[in-house]
Amino acid sequence: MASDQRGRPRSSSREALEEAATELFLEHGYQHTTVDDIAARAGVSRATFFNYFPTKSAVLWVGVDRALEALERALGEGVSLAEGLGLVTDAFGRESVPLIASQAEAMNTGEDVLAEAGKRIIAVARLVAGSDIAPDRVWSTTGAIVQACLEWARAGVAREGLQQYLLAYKLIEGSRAGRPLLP
Amino acid sequence: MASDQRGRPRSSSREALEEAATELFLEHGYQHTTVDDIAARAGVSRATFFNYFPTKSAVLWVGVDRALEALERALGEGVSLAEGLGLVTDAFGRESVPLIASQAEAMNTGEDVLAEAGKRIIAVARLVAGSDIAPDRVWSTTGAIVQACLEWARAGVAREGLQQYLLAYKLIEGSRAGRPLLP
DNA sequence: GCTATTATCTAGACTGAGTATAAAAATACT
DNA sequence: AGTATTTTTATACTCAGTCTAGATAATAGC
Repeated sequence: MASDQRGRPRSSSREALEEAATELFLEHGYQHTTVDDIAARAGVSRATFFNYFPTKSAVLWVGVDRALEALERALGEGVSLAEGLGLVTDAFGRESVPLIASQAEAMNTGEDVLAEAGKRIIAVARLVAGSDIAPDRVWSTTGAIVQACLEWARAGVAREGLQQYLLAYKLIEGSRAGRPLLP
Repeated sequence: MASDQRGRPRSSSREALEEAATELFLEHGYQHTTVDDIAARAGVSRATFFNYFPTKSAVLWVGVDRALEALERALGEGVSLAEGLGLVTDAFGRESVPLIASQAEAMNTGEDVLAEAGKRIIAVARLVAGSDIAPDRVWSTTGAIVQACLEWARAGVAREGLQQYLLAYKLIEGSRAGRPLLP
């Protein structure tokens, strides 16, 4: 049962890079870690870093971005926002928490990371706008989602799932019926 | 009444830079305009650009950033958010409209500009958080503000003041009393 | 006029992120 | 062995933003 992959095999670079970046961010802060540093510690070349991550900051947001893509797919299949949020956030169990949500402060989060957060907020708003939410509620709904995620990140990451926080803002329903939000 | 300014006088660089940047953004798009291009057309050196604007994108957001600073000052003096918004948006008359609000699409707005928008949204959220708004309403209020501004930018810039749109979302009051929002 | 002071402008070098490309390296298939 | 395929790497490049030292233009005081 030899691998059916053609060409040169990947050399476990992704995990190595993720680990190296996390370590360095925690050691020296996000700002003072260069892509060169990360690649060097991971034992690969700088170019390889950009094979796996589009930007330096992407390492921090892998979990979030995956969730956003999953939500986009779900909404593309006609699922309601409430259902979509429920489905996607199931993936955030007690241990699989995005790096940015658990260790943001420990990494000397600066203005750059703030801008990245803003990008994701706008991405959420776009998804909400393409969902079953009424146009004039797009941004207040987006705001509610952000608020729930922030409260989860600040206090509940280790204690409760994201669902509890979404529920508190009526963004999902206990029984997962697909009705409009914030009634 | 000679000027009481010491040292070399500024040489009208700010307006020249703003004009040059606007022209170039409209001609070639934001992405394909470099700071060198802007400085060259304005007839000053690249270094001078950064004397007047902290970043390339700041030119697009001068109006918005000024408003945010004004709002921050107002809130710092204990004014309610509703009052603060009312005061600040008085400055946005029919003609003085931020560049970003009037000509964003014409400038081939890309991902970078999106990130800058996100920064401002977060800045708004911070101001809201420091105001008289209850903690659990910070982000839905922020969302409402963003929504109002977007609708204004999309449709109303030439027709009505921003106040009309803020009023529609109950973010300010017709009579400017300082009571909590979104009751 | 001459000098000192103050502030702006400029030249230039530098860091670091992100892009692009072509060559090297490692594997599978024939 | 040879070829196709894919990852990795070396390298050079663009551009934003920072920094520093020096040139330039005005005023104030003598």
